[in-house]
Amino acid sequence: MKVQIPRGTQDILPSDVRTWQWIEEKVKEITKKYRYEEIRTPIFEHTEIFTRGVGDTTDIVQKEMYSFQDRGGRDITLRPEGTAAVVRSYVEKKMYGDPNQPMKLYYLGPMFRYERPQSGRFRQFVQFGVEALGSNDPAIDAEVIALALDVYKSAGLKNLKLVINSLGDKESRISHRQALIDHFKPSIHEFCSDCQNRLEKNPLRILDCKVDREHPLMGSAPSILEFLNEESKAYFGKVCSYLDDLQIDYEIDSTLVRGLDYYNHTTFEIMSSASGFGAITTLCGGGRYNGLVEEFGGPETPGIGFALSIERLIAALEAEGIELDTSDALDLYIVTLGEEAKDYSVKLLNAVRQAGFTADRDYTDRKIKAQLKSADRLNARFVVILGEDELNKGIVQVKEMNTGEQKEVEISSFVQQFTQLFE
RNA sequence: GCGGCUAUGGCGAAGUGGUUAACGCAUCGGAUUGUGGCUCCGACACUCGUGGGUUCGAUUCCCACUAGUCGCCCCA
Repeated sequence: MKVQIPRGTQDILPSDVRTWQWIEEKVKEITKKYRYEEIRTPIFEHTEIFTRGVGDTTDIVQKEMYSFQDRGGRDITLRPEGTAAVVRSYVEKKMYGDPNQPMKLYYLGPMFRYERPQSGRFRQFVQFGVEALGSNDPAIDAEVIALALDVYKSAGLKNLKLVINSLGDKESRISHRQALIDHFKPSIHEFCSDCQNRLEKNPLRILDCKVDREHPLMGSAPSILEFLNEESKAYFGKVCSYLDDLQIDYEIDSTLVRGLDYYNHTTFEIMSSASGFGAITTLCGGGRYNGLVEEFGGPETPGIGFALSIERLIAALEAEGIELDTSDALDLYIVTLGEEAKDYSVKLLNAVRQAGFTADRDYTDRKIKAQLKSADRLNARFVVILGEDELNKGIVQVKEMNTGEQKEVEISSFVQQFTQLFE
């Protein structure tokens, strides 16, 4: 038997789980303020949801999906992202009929992509994402972006960069794409092999190429922003001015494309600019996907959302040297000497816990000295010492760890007196 | 999917083709018969990711595999 975790996955042990829980709590708080409600969809979907939703020319669909046939011969895929499933649910459960529009939803859960792992990239990773369906108001674009930034700011991150772009509507996007192909095609043999592949697949990516950065055609390439029609341009302008109103700094990058086919109009990424953060600097990505609901057979419904990875958020915290306050207080540690005291401690421990305190004791037969050491290590605020002498006298020694002060307390009224120590 | 680097106790980390694999932290025990944080002493790897090869002999050299990591691709 191979006792080894599958490639690209990780165990999150208790000491790390505290950080995760802290972030999960924050996410709940923030979504509550912005009035986004949680939706939980399955971990797997019919494969078609992703091939149709994400787009069957994307890398995610072409080479990164965990797909299999179930025993009934159905084609199933472990979800590689969250938006397609949320939209599927929106259509299937006819949420467009709900009077509360836009439907503001969030999710938090594992996603799966078969990729070669490296730092910040896993085969199973957790995404927090938000989707607002049913509004074409540029203010909701700004709201979604502000919400994402709030998550990072609440954790104390400083070195953030927001990059936005507009892909315009479908027509703008297609004509821009053609213009890029026309621009590069005559000289494409002068470009690297990656770019040659990109030409037909995703010509916008060529602009991002690190190898051919200096090629003269780069600077003169048509920008998507020149292809936006008046309406798209006005929409994007409005999004930007709302961001200005919110005093959110951003950078417009007309080469920002996202790897999922469903995007149009606003797209954005939040990146970490912390030094020491690796090659993968994208913390969060999102954008507008008007048309996706229709793709799934629903009524014409605009949508916008983002997804961010908790793993990368934590990596960014580490890069900035930020420690979250995840201290887990221990109110009382009971030190026992002798069998009788040990037996009695079971009741005492229970009474203290029932009164609402966190309390623990030793279960490995350690000596008093070692028990005190444990209490110290566990950061116990108080220690109760209970031995034969105390039992005979009907008392208990209560020691406050950071002062070292110790006093006797009647065992019969212990919980009551202990409670007073916290007032 | 492609290329580079790495893999030694719970953690960090030295080291060597040959009968004892440094050290630090942590842990446990003792100095201190029932009192933590400091100090001192002691204990703690039949074994150096897995499998194979070279060799009289491999943790050390070679190959494969597995995993991690960095870069590319792509993305969260």
